[in-house]
Amino acid sequence: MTKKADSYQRREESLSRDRIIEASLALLDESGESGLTFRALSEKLATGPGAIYWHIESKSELFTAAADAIISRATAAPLADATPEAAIRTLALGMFDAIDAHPWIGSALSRAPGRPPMVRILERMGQQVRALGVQGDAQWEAVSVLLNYILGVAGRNAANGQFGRKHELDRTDFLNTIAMEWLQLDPDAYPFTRSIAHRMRTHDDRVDFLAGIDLILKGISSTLTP
Amino acid sequence: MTKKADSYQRREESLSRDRIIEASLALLDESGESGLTFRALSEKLATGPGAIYWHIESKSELFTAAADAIISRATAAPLADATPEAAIRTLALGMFDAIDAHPWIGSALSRAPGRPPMVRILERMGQQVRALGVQGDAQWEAVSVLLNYILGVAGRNAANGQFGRKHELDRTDFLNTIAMEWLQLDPDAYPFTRSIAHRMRTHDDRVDFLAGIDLILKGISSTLTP
DNA sequence: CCATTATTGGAACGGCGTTCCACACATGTC
DNA sequence: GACATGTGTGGAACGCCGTTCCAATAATGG
Repeated sequence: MTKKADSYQRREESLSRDRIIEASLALLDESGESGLTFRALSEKLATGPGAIYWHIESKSELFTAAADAIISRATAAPLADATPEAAIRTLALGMFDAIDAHPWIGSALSRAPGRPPMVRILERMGQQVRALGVQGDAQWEAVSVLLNYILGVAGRNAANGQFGRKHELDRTDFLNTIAMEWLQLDPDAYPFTRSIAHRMRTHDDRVDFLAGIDLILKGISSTLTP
Repeated sequence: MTKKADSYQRREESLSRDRIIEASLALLDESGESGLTFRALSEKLATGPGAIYWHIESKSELFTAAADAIISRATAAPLADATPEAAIRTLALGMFDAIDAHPWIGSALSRAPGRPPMVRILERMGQQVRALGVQGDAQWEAVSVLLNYILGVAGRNAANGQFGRKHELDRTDFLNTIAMEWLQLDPDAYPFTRSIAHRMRTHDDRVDFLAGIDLILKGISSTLTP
């Protein structure tokens, strides 16, 4: 990687880490996780793979950096909500919307544990959990649950996005297909799954996500000794 | 795919879907997710890729089937626990242990939403949530939170496993590295992250996982109107 | 102006999932 | 027994991929 001199440009529109990340974001949003390849990137940037490797260590570093660019924007606004609970909900919803708009982020976050994109979320969530009055080791536990839950939703979203893209189904068709499969399961072995098949077809991801956050918040609150 | 005649064997030790899945499990456990390739599989089974494709539709189907084999074993034992809460904890711990023993399962589960391996878990979890006394739409919400949380942990485990394998770090070194990075963050911007860095180094995944399940269970219980 | 270093872009390597096809084998029919 | 039939097999080949290598070029410092 380069220790870039800070005063000059090789020429206008020269290659740079930022331009590469920007182009990667475009590719990822156009064609999903599998759309980010060094060949497509080379073409978009009108250069060769070798030039890209001068600025970027590996594909996984690039992928993580792209996710960090999105997360960093999504966590930029300060949380001025009245209560810590409200702030956590706002933060979580911000994550959900970012993940929903860029489904590939789910994979990126999962693969970069302890790295900048996840740490940004960890920090903001942790500050609010503290503000909530959670003490000591319970802080770690509360934040872990929240983050793991968000990661779970993120991963599922990423998978759904890829699956839908691959099979050229939109969300409705996708959900209908699954609900149909569920209804054909053995009634004796799968009573519960069958009973919620209709819910699967009609549910709203965002609403359910928030309901989950609230459920966890209730669990956290109930451990507080006021 | 074959509609296998049920009466004869082409010869002893002939290829079959089961033998392929068994060999895949061995590869996955030996070398992780990236260890499962059709070339390695061909070699292990002393055949060519074409023969495998006669029994298997694609790699992703094979990957899902391998995960289902594990999950199906892990969910085979009946849950005879005294209370639904205890049963949910047992079930969740069973999942954790399966995921811990086979970290690649995390990826597989994430990529197969609504498919057999996840449906098995969904069903068992749903039955216990019902037994808990949760009614109506709250059932869907409770199960969603639990599954998304489990998936989040699973995904993180899978990522940690891959990362560790790639960089040839064992768990301790891996955690130490992350804790070190966290401690070098800007104290003004990352106070919380720095404050839990030591906890990161010493935490027990299994204990924390169960603490998370309990937190969610508390949240679920608090919505029950007895 | 030259020597040196930073940067570029394209060729090439090994490996991947998948497809294709010529071939072997077990079977049903005479 | 001979033969047509359809089920399995295995290896070659295709078009991708991430990554490495390197000769050519552009900017800089002496």
